[in-house]
Amino acid sequence: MTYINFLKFYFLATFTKPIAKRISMDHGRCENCIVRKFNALRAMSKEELKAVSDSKVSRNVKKGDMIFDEGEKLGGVYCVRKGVSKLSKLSSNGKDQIVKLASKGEVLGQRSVVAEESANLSAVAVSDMEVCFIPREAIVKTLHKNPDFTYEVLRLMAHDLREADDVIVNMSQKTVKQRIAEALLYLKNNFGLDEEGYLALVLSREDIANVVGTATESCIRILSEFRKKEWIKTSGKRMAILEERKLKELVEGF
Amino acid sequence: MTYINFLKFYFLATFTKPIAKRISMDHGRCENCIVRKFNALRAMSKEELKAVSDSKVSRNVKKGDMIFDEGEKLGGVYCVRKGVSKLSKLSSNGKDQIVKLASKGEVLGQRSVVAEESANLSAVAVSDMEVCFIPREAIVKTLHKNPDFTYEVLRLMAHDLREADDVIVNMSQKTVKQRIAEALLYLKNNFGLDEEGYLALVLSREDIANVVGTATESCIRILSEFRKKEWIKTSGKRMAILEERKLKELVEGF
DNA sequence: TTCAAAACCTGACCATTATCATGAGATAAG
DNA sequence: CTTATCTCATGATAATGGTCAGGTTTTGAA
Repeated sequence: MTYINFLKFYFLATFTKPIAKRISMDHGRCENCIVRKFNALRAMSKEELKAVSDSKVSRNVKKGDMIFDEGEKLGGVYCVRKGVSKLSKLSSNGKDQIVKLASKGEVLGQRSVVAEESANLSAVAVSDMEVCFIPREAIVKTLHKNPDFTYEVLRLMAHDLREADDVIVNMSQKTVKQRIAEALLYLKNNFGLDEEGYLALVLSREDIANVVGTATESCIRILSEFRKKEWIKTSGKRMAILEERKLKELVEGF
Repeated sequence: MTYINFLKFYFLATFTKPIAKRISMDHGRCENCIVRKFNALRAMSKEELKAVSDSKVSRNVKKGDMIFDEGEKLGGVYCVRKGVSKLSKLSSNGKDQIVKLASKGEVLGQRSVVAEESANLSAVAVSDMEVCFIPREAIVKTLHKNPDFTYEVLRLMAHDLREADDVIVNMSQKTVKQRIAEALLYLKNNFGLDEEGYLALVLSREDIANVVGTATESCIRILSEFRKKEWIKTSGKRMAILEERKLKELVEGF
């Protein structure tokens, strides 16, 4: 109980906005949380889950707010219940490279807690979010006691590593145009479409540029080109894919 | 014993060169192997290690030989005892991207075995190697029974993931010149120098180009430039760093 | 509602890098 | 020892993409 009070204090001291909006002690239990099915928490025992549930703190994060920063020592992990976060790293040239977009079910800060290192990436909400903060102790304890859980975390990290390898190859071998086309397809496949057929996840041009690792102007230029060719259409920031086949062909290299 | 015989047969059938050179049933025991100290095997119990030792097969790999190929289903992992391997992935444009260089103590194929997927990278020796093949059963069994081992594998994979994130940022935000300078420093720091002060790991210009993700010609041109500036010197394929400071400044962006 | 700031867009220009072509050394096989 | 095959090297050229400099539109806060 004192630990929870510490956390309350921590958040209160750290964030300036009214607490009511920042913290809502969640009376929902992890045991019943659907999101858990998508991550390693599904391998926890009833008792372990109970402990996690008792020590967790739910938090609402507004679009644009930072969840944690590069270099920060994380006191725990953040389980994403709603919304999407960008995980990015500042390069020495001053530009931000987005390494991953994390949504429902994913656990942020996992790598850092496991490796007992400070965060190598910063996490910022790209849409309004709802996350559960789980103190590291609950995680580390389970890692040492429950091999199923550890194995599950391991499998998910192996998956992340494969994806990272793929990103490396794309970054170094594909043109900016190909990478932007790929990013659009990725956004469709991973975050889906809204009722009108537009990409459900709306990113600024700058964010898209940071995903593919290019200048914002280049990104805008290429999206304009796609629009002129009628491969996509736009409505404000929203974008819809019209010619998925053409984009796929471009990615594969004609 | 039958399993070992199967493996002998497997290697015999797969590789054309004389068996004597290919397989040498290793009477050295994993328990006494120094290399183990550098990887997750250090967390295995005596009994587990004994089982691994009984089922492992030692193999010599000549420079240029492939250990496994992208897409292959791996029957186990390869523990590197001597030499260096490049882990690379073929891009759709036909170029090979080297994602990682693995040397003594590192375990190849770990990710694939853990995730129960086929290999996402191919492994080719860049120097003469000595590796121990450990059948997946021995690994998977231990993963399910020994949380310390699983945790250790997890920590190492978390480390790999961090490195992969860094590579993504470098690839997308640094110029080819900066990446080549960085590669030279990396080769020095990770593989050291020979008696004459040259980089101990000798890579072809093409391999270096594939590490930094550029065309071989561009790589050669930039190395020539470094040579003209007397930041490095060359002797055949061998290279030595003369002005480490200059290279570091270049990487950081002056 | 208004106004400033942010995001979006386009053009012009220049630096970087890929590609193609060619040749010289080195290396390995016969 | 000779010849074929790599690897290294360099030049010319073209494509790609970054930067700077100006616009317009959108957004959000007062």
